[in-house]
Amino acid sequence: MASRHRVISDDLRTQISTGRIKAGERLPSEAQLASRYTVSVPTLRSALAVLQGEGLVEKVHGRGNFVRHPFQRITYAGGGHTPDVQAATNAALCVSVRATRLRARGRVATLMGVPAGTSLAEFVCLSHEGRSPHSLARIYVPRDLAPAALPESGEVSCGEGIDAELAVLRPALAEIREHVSARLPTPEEAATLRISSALAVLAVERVATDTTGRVVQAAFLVLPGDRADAVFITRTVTEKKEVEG
Amino acid sequence: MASRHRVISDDLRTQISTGRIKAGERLPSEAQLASRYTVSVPTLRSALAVLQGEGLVEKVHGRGNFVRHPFQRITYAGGGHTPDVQAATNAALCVSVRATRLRARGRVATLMGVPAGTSLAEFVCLSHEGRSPHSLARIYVPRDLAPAALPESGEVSCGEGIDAELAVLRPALAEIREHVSARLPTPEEAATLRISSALAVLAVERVATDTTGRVVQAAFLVLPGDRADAVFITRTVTEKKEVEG
DNA sequence: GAGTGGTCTAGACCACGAG
DNA sequence: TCGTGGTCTAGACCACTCA
Repeated sequence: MASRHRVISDDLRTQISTGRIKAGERLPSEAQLASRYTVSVPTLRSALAVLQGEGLVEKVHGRGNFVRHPFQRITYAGGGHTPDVQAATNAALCVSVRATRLRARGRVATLMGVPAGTSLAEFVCLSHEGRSPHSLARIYVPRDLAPAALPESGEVSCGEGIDAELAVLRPALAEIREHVSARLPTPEEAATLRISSALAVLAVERVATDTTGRVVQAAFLVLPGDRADAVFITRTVTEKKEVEG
Repeated sequence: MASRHRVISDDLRTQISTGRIKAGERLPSEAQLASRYTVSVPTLRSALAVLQGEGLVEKVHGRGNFVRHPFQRITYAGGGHTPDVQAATNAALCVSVRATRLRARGRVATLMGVPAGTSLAEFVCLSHEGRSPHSLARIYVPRDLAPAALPESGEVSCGEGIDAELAVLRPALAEIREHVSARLPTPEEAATLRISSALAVLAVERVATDTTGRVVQAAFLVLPGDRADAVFITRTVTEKKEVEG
């Protein structure tokens, strides 16, 4: 059995994917759409909610419902071998960074294996494609491994410069451990990323350890599920040697 | 500003987490709760929807709303080194398997790099903890790498026997490529896993290649976001040798 | 101020589950 | 049959955006 709001969302979806409604365009108001489909407004809204969850439609309070631009799909490359894959897909990416100093506590302290109160540098990164935000990252490094000239709050830079800067200072990495989970965004994350709070996000907790076993970086990434995924490539031959040898 | 349904969901959440409402218990009916909080039924339902999205409450049509049992958190170990981590956490796990033969087509054919129509074996696995489903997997292997005595549909087995059976038959793996994404479940997945369709799931596409470059397994995993996550561990030293050497 | 979505209300009718 | 949740309606009132 097909519910009425499913029928409507299916219809709108095909109209969007076939290009009858173009990207960036505003949909008719909810009241207009409701009368067009001869349903009540709440029913029409639940149809739109489906499309929001798929990332096809963006609601803007006071302005209307908009067809999202066909988002460039971002691939997060796991295991630290970021260069090729990520650079290829994220060419037109702009990253704004806010750097601050703070003291470790809670989950950050736990992940980094340092006592609460340890001095850290925090980088809050928000990557954009054009005007629309793409992904959110909070990166923590021990204070002594952060660039001496810590750029202050509000700094905006383009490109992936931060990661490169950090890489210079830190010793060779021995292990990267990435914890991946799927969940709904917090209201704050939804607002920052301008996504519906019904759109699933991929949350990655990344902990990098150097050869001495010291945690040199902890990162919390939030990637909208409609335009981001993650890839992990494992060469089993070398892995097996380690595990079995 | 706190919306009324947020206040209610917060209140119910603390009642659940502090144990004032115990696991497995049925909540009062929606009408009763609505009058208790002096809100309308739809408003109360949106409060419950929040808790469903967090996996704390399970709605059962015709019976009521139930506090979920504190789910055992499952960790999917990436990169093929399943043994230790997964075995430790999934001790009490029961897996039912349905095996069928079919011909490759669509995405499966693409991933496996075989022409449409190629003979494959499909294993549809549903793991349970007690009565509640835990994760869903569709595994495809070339027909010649599947056990000769293909257990027929409806077969139910306990433990991780299938993976072991498959491992015997196939040659050494060279590479495992895992594509991870976050999304909402399809209505079918939600029904099978008995989860709210508002609960995010972690979807893993796993492709395993042997030393000759042949794809020996493609798997589609669906893990409920409230009780499953994935871990990927990369030894950078060995990885670097491969990439840079 | 006009138009939009956000939240909420009150109640109808249907579908499912259990006794 | 009865109580439950599932879907839908029709409309009130508030908040946000933009001219």
